[in-house]
Amino acid sequence: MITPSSRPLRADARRNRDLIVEAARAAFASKGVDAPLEEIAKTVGVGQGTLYRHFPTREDLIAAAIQDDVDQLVRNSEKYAQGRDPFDALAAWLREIAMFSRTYSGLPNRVLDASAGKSGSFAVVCGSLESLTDRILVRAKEADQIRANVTAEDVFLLANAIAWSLTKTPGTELLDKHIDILLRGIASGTGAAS
Amino acid sequence: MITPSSRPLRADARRNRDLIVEAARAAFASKGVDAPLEEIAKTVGVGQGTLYRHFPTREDLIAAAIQDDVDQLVRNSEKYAQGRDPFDALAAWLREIAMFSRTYSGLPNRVLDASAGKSGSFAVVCGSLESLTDRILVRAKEADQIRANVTAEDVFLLANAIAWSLTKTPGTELLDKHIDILLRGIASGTGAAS
DNA sequence: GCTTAAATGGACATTGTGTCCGCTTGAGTC
DNA sequence: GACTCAAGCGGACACAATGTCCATTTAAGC
Repeated sequence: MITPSSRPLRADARRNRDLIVEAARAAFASKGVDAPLEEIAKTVGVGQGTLYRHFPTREDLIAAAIQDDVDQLVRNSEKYAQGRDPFDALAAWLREIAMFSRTYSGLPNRVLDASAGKSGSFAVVCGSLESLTDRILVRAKEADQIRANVTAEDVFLLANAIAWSLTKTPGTELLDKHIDILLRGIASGTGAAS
Repeated sequence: MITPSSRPLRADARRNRDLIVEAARAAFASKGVDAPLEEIAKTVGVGQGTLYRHFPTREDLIAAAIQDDVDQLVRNSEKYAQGRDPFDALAAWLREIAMFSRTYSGLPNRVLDASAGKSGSFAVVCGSLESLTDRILVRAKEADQIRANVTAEDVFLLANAIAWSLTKTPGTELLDKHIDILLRGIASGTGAAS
């Protein structure tokens, strides 16, 4: 949605759109991504029709609201995709996407849905995150630090699942612990697990 | 809810209650545990008031609907709590609760909520499952097969999280794979994971 | 200033939740 | 078998949220 394919928005429309995104981010942060859209529209002072015109589905709005966070994530991924120890890089990356997904209550659900049924602007975002995960994972696999049958889909799903189960758990202790369990689980090691 | 503390239900009430539970199980199985209650009432041919009288909250109804499954699970847990290799028993048990939680779409959510805010008939069920998990886990820990800092809460959360992320994924391949990753992750082994 | 397509906003139809209360009925009593 | 009355019933209702529709308003280009 950076450059809408057709004509540029009219000035008032542009302004309203930005206000809606800003209000949505605030609402999603405090009440989760299932916060009532009606309220967001009211906060901005526009009608529901306006909101729906700009964002036909809730996922479209979520995608717009988390844009900045995702951009930051993408930027950070660069440093994980090069230099450092590939395993450590993967560890840091998985922790980061889990932390991200846990930021907004209800977000892991959306990520899962988007990963499953690929379509819509939100699914695109998730797809790109999964691709980045693959890039980082592949390096660790090439260094024989990760078992061969582990895929990016696996680790992405699992990191997101961990984020989901800890959405309402404050602090990072449990999250770190569970990510650590995940990492041990995928690391190439001697022990067979059954 | 096996023996309601007060007076026994009147015959018609008893009948209606059973019909509601049966209809709920069917509805939950096909549409997930967030299926509209109104429809369930209609299916049975009772008013909504009747449904809400018997089951004040949705969780109460879910608890009643999955009763049989849980009983089966509890029965099975016996064989995991004795004999066999403790690690294998834990493996089988975790797989089983994950399979269970995945049975009804939306159930992992409820399990998580119940585990967090302990109260209500559904939370009791979840609490007992977590206790059983602890029993089985402890044996494996005593045999030094599981790392010391891993708790029943950890494995329960993680197994449920895995179930959640695969609710809409048919087949058992991925579930088995992810449970396997979990097991490797908690197994006492040589490698440090970061 | 005039025209017109773009944009607006809020009323509405729809779906689901949970409560309330006047009516009905099963079960114990004589 | 009729009588009583608390237990039980059901559906109307109040409320919350979603997403659509369209008569009205307004920015932008001529």
